[in-house]
Amino acid sequence: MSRQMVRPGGRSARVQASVHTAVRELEAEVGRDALTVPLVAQRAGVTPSTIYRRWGDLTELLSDVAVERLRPDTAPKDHGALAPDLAAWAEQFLDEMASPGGRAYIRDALLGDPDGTNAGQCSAYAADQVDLILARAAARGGEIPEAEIPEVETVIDRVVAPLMYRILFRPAGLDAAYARGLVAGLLGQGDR
Amino acid sequence: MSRQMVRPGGRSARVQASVHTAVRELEAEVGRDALTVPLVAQRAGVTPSTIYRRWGDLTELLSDVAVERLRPDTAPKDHGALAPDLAAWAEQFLDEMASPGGRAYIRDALLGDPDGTNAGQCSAYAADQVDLILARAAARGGEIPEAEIPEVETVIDRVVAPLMYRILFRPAGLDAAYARGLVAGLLGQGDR
DNA sequence: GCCTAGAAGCAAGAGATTTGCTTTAAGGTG
DNA sequence: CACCTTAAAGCAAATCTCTTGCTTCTAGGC
Repeated sequence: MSRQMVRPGGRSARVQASVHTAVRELEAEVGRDALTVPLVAQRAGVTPSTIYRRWGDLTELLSDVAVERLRPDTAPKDHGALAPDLAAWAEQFLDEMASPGGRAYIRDALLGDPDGTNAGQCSAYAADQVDLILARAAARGGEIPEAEIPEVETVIDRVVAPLMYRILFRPAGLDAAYARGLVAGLLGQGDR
Repeated sequence: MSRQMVRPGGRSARVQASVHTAVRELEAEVGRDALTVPLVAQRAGVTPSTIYRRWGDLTELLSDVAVERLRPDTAPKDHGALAPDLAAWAEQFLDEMASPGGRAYIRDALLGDPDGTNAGQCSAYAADQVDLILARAAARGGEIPEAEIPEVETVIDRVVAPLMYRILFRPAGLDAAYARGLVAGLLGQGDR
């Protein structure tokens, strides 16, 4: 989210909203690399010093905006069982994150983030989605022995982390089959 | 390594070396945040435009230097068996990478790296170290059924990726026990 | 309806970045 | 070995970004 609590509805909130909007519009229009603080300020109808004072610099502003864009906007689809739920979610996660745009957002989020707040937020989004899927599986009852539903942390280690690691460090050769394989590996062997 | 092939021994090579050295010295002396291109240039005895032309901007230069610092300087220690070898390596990896300095280098490496070359290099370093450990295990022969020695890719997914993911996205609560647990989870269950 | 404090605006100064042109030197050629 | 070619470095001017002190505005509290 944004770096500071803002009185909602006040002038601060309006400025923040218009700056975020300006970033998104300009990102689309002139490309990420051409963004500068003065440019964003002009589009947002704000003086540059306002941005510098509130966000510090461009990378922190981008980090802020990136985290917003990485927030999932829908609950994971329900396929009626744990395995397909997880597999589908993993595939979609990979799809969104591994695109050039997705990678750029992840990097932005990580970058302008000295204290790790924004990165933590991204991770929390994923964890929430996974948690929802697992809770659904548990709620179905009969589906699976309760003991075989993995922990959230385990899903993060076995599915989310490998996906993210490869997206960031080795973008080559990532595909849906790999994502499905991770899920299969996790569910296929009675590991927790 | 560095962004372009340089005729070794030529003037380019000298400039590159002195710039890299200047970055490392100044990082230690004035702190990472106080680094600027002109400052580095002055220390390196070079004009700023040289740096701008060769590296583009400060983040790309830092990325370059960071990758060099992330290169392991020693082979993993030999403890006589696969499990302790991997566990010790994972612990050391975590130690180095999770330190404030280590995290900063990882982030620098990821940041100024539009095409992923530098990030790929980091990943390759880790893969090489793991590969060495696995090759050693295979060479020992009797130790373990050949079939139970995991693939490099599997070790990356199960050990390296979770460590890196948590270092980047959730630095809290990381410790040697967690690293050991990852290795134990991998080796403990006949997964590949 | 006034006060206060936290933000935003403004503008000047300092510093970073870009760029066209010149100079240097590494490596190849006759 | 002297000469040529070419990639890279130096230089300097112009531009743009960023910082900062001060002023002005406005939301929310009294």
